[in-house]
Amino acid sequence: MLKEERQQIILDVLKRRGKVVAAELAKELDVSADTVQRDLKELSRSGLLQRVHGGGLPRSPANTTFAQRQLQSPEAKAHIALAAIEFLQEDQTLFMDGGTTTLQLARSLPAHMRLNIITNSPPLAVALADHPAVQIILLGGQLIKESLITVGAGTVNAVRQMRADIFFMGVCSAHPDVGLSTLYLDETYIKQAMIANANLVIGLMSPEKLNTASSFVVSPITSLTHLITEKSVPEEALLPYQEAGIQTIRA
Amino acid sequence: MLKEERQQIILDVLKRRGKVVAAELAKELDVSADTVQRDLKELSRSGLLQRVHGGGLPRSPANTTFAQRQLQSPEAKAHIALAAIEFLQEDQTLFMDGGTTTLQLARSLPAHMRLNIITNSPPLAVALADHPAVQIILLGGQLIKESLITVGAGTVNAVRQMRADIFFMGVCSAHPDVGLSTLYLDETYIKQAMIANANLVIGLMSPEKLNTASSFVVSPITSLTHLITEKSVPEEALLPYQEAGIQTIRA
DNA sequence: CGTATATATGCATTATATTGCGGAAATTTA
DNA sequence: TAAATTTCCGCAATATAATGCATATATACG
Repeated sequence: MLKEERQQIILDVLKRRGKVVAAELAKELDVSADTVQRDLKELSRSGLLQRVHGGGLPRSPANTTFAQRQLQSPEAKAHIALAAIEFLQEDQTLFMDGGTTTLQLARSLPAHMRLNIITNSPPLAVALADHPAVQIILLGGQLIKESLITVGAGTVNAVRQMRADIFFMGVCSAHPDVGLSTLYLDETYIKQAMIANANLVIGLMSPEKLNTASSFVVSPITSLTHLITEKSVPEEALLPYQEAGIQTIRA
Repeated sequence: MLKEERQQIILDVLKRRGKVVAAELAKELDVSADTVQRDLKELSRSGLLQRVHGGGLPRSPANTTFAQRQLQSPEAKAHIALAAIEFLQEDQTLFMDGGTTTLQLARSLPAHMRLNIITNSPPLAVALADHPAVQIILLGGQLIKESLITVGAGTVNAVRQMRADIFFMGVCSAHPDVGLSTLYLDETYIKQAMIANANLVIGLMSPEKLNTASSFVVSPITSLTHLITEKSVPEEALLPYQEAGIQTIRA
């Protein structure tokens, strides 16, 4: 049996049953468990399924909702959030853009700390509503339904009128050569404006985003002043970023 | 059963039943109580549910989405929302402000109907994010934490640049002599601007709001073109409104 | 045709993740 | 306050994943 043929079967089974279990596949396809593992790894790398312990799940647009993304490496995001908090000082003004990692940071903010938070993420704004001490500025604009952020010319103009001490950027994709990139063109304009008007630009990046690229480039990685990742990314993988003058933290 | 699959089931059950009980889940999913505990803990850490002793609850009303409400029987939907839908036509532009009644209306919108919706309510915007056909413009501004709406001079200016066919106003207080009034001064400016730039102004009012007054007056009741309440409001209580030229509907 | 190279597969080993269990601590309920 | 339930914690068993290496098969090339 050819590899591609087998992988196609795996995808078919996934579509039909809604999930695949590695051990079952090995038996049904009459190959070793290792081969199935490798197939799943490849399919996962090409984004055709979501690999999970013991098998795989579909990665259709329907399954990559905002809620789904919050389930992705939650403990890593928690670590990153805690490390990010170290940078905060009372009465600072922050830019925070959309994304599940920045949302986690918002939820982890110390309850007593007075902050001004400017964001284009409605879920983040709502999550901060029961924080007793922060003032929240929500940027308006057209809502991108998939990522739950607001974008548009008006949004960018609003950002240009504001300055922040820190911009906590949820990094969608980062690559030493390509730079920082995202899934939506309009989102890049917002990020660019926030980069331009913040003193520190701190990227929050969960491990799977490292050295990936998306469709729309925001800026070179040198726009970052700091990059917070998690323990699970090897030290040497961050070397290119350090050489670019970025302070890296493995939380 | 895959862990992620199981956690997804838990979230689905939570949406469907409004709560989950750890012991029940353990039995239904055929896993140990510990496993359910761990799942609940992870889901809670990811912010997808609120953990309570013995089970879990939805994290906040703000996160109940459009799609899950669509599953409910039409009977369960608020009568007011159903009456309001009668006014809608394809490709209209709507203003919708904050409040539970407008939120209910948003969740009840027909799934196929193309609409442009302009709102200053982040929860409403988020709830509509998985509606397949609406375009959502979220108005920016400072977030009032208690009522989860955005306000401010910029917000008002943004409204002044837009026109809508219908303004669905969540009525906080209405009184024939005092007029329409709300709890927050800044909110009155938004409502005034929306009133000025909409063809129809339809007030959505749950019964207990009738003939009450709050601190800040928005406008006389004659700003309304229509007023939708429930059957439980006696016909004669609406007489003063009818005499003011308002079409009243007891849904 | 024969050899070199690349690719695919399987196996053994080691690391990691998930799960269930028992007991201690905390919480709720009567 | 006592009883019942729920939650937390560490441990061990099992299942799954990653890694390095050997073998087989196919492909490329002189």
